Amino acid sequence: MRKMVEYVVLAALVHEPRSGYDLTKWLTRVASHFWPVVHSGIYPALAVLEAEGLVHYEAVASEQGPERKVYSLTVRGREELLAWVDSPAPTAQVRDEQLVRALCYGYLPREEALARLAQVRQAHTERLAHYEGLERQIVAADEIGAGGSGIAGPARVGKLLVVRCGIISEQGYLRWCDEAALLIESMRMVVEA
Amino acid sequence: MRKMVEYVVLAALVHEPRSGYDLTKWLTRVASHFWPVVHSGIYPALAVLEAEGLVHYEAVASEQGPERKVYSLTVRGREELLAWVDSPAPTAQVRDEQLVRALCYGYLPREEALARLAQVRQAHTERLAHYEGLERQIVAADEIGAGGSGIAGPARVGKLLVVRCGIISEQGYLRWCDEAALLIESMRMVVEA
DNA sequence: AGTGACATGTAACCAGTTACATGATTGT
DNA sequence: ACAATCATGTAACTGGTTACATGTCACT
Repeated sequence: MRKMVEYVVLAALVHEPRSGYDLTKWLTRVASHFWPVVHSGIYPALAVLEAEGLVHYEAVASEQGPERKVYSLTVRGREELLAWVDSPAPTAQVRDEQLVRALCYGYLPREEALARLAQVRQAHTERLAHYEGLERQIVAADEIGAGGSGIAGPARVGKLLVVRCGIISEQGYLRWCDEAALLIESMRMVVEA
Repeated sequence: MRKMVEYVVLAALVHEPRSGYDLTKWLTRVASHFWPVVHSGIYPALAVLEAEGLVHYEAVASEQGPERKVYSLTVRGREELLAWVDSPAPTAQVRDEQLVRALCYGYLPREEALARLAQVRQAHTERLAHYEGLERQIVAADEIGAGGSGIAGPARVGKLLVVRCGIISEQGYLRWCDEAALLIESMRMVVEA
């Protein structure tokens, strides 16, 4: 049974060939909101996939720093990836410490809860801006590459889908923050100092 | 450094005393969308918290099955929980295999991608219904307990906050599914059989 | 006698993270 | 000299999951 990080690597490589370093950076930028990766997980995954003939690499001299191993999918790699893509996915798993805390906001002094919420809102505003920036990049790249046809090419579809999901969920989180602030303001005080 | 599951248990117990069995069931119903738990993680957590004096239990005979250990927070447990609640939380982590797949939807035949998406949409519709059911329960409980004042008591605030977050995020996911279907329909065909 | 809900636990495993390790090149 | 970016890896850890383990009571 293949590890998820291996599929993530395959999914990144179907878009374009990349080195482990590039893969890490790209995935951190565009995929961290649905699958976090760190470089120390990427390199072993690439080694496994290479040993099994799903990817292969070309050593390319770097302008700066050590030699780069630029990986791309083999035919078998692409086949195995797409077979997996067209299979049912288990329910997404979320670990949101903030919501565990939110479960107890009723037991916190009102201003403390509101202050925490304001911080959370700020963080999500920044993340939303990040995804909106990515979206603009994708749209801009389309206008150059496809003459602004508006018709989606295979690589563009995937990138757009995940960035749109990021945007929608951040917008939702912001809506929640506003709603939560209203609810907390209406809260009976538990402790009056 | 305390494990997250321990805080989750404390957060559940601040609302009302429960046994490990009840804790597992309640957390599965109301918290699985932001922190998944299984019973085999709950019992060791309770043992640690009990050994450190943050919770204590009363053995209560069950109507059916073995004796129940009904846990509640100690004063120290409540203090430590609330101090943690009022501390900054790291960014939420999401692991959504579906979105890894979505990243490759452009490389799938159009109907396959649409069919997968329809399944995903169905699953999220069901989850939305689940949270809406929970929300109704909370509102109904309030009308009995607080005379429908609309003013939020401490226990109600937390429950409402997290259920609202679940509802908003499921609504967002549904919106994404619809948007994604439109995008895929506009997609250039990669493979024509 | 068998299934299913109630009820509590332990042990083995593993995927992903953190920390460690190395080294080139460019800019200050 | 020192910091930063580029670039690739290994080793240890660990939190959470899966599987194992046991036993009662009620219903069919």
